[in-house]
Amino acid sequence: MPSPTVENYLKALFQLAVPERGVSTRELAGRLLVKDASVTHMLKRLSGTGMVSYEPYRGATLTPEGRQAATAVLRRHRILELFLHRMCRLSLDKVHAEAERLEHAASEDFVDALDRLMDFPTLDPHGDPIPDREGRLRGIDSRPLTDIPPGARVVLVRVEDARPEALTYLVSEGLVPGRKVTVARRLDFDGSVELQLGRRRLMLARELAEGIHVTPDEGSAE
Amino acid sequence: MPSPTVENYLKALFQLAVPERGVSTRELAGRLLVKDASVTHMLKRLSGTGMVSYEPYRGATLTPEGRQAATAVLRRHRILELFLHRMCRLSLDKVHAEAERLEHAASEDFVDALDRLMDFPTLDPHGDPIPDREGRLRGIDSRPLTDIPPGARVVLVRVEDARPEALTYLVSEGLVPGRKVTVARRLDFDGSVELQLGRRRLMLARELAEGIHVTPDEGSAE
DNA sequence: GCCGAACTTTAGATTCCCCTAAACTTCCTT
DNA sequence: AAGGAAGTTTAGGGGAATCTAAAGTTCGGC
Repeated sequence: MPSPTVENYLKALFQLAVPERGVSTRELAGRLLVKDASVTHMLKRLSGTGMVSYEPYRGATLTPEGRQAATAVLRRHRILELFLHRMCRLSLDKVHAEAERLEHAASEDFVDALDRLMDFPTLDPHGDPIPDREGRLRGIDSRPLTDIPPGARVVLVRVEDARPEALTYLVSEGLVPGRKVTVARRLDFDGSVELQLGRRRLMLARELAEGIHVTPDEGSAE
Repeated sequence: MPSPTVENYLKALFQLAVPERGVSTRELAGRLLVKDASVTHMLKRLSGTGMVSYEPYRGATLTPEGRQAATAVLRRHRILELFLHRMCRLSLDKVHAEAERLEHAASEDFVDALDRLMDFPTLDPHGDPIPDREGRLRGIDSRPLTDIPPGARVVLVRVEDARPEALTYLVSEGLVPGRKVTVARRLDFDGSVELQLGRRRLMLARELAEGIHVTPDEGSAE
């Protein structure tokens, strides 16, 4: 059984992966808030266990086994988040940290039981897809708010769980998955986005807008 | 936040405690499956943090803070066990190990939410009382099966979760909290006990019988 | 009161895992 | 091809938790 730290490396590797390119040491170090050297060291270790294929100076990629392990962690994380939010009524800004700890202790059996208890959900409370037992992710066709042209009416699909305070703010403004909004303006010079929320307007800094993924609104009324 | 190991020491200290007497190094070592010297070392550490009062060669006792921390772990453990059994439908012989891992990652908030979800239960699935938030335990007046005179009709109150295989066996025989049985015989030379189960008789070795706590049956029919 | 058995502590190592700082190498851009 | 940025290695540290071996303490029985 991999240690929590190893699981976190695998998860980060999975989430930072882009097709055709290894994940760089620096990128990983940034995500995991550790120094580059620690990452190098760990990548060697992971490479030794066959979870990661690692070419010095070329970055690292998950092997099939590594990918499987990573999606298993992700699955545990997201099912736990949903359970904590939907059934335990913990607030959105708290579930991430709690799930982050529990995901390393929860067995597959337990998580499968939660999955059943919630009738096999497909999205976590942030709108992120929950991998199935085989590690398959149902992709959702969404784009970050910063990519949307002004005037478009969209539905929030995914709100990243970056910093708890940011989440708290977004929730307080009603910006949660499912919410429909219209993009009023986009300020190209700094990437911020202004939204029309009912009769109110709200300005979002680029940093926030980038973490909000939307899809065109095809529904009827608000 | 105490490490899992520290929490396990505190829990063991609490469970082995007898009024007026410190818990001995050996006893702890036996329970935690480590060497005596390791226990001494840890006891000193815990003594330094004010959780344990420790006098060399005299054993150790929990301080009020230590006791509070220990019952908090116990509360998390038992609520988790009940949740895993009652709501997740994990079998009795699996819940202990799972709870043992989760108890060190679960926050009070989460456990309180489970508590609410199950409508504030007072007993875990083994029949052990669940401490309240202040660490109070509602005692239950029960005696081990080995203390019961032949002929007595009793209700199982608590079935200790010692070894999973033992539990599996007891469950398969229907010996779970709430079950009513009659003590048929007691073999004083080895401490084993024979039970009358409906029309069947079942012999239990002392080791097993000691872990089964019962109270006189005051109910009506079977 | 002494002695030995049972128990406990001390001392010193080890393992695991993770970390940082700083020196060093490679790569890429100019 | 030089120089700086990016990446890697070396060297070293630390804490947590464990172990073995040996020395010390307690205590009951003779």
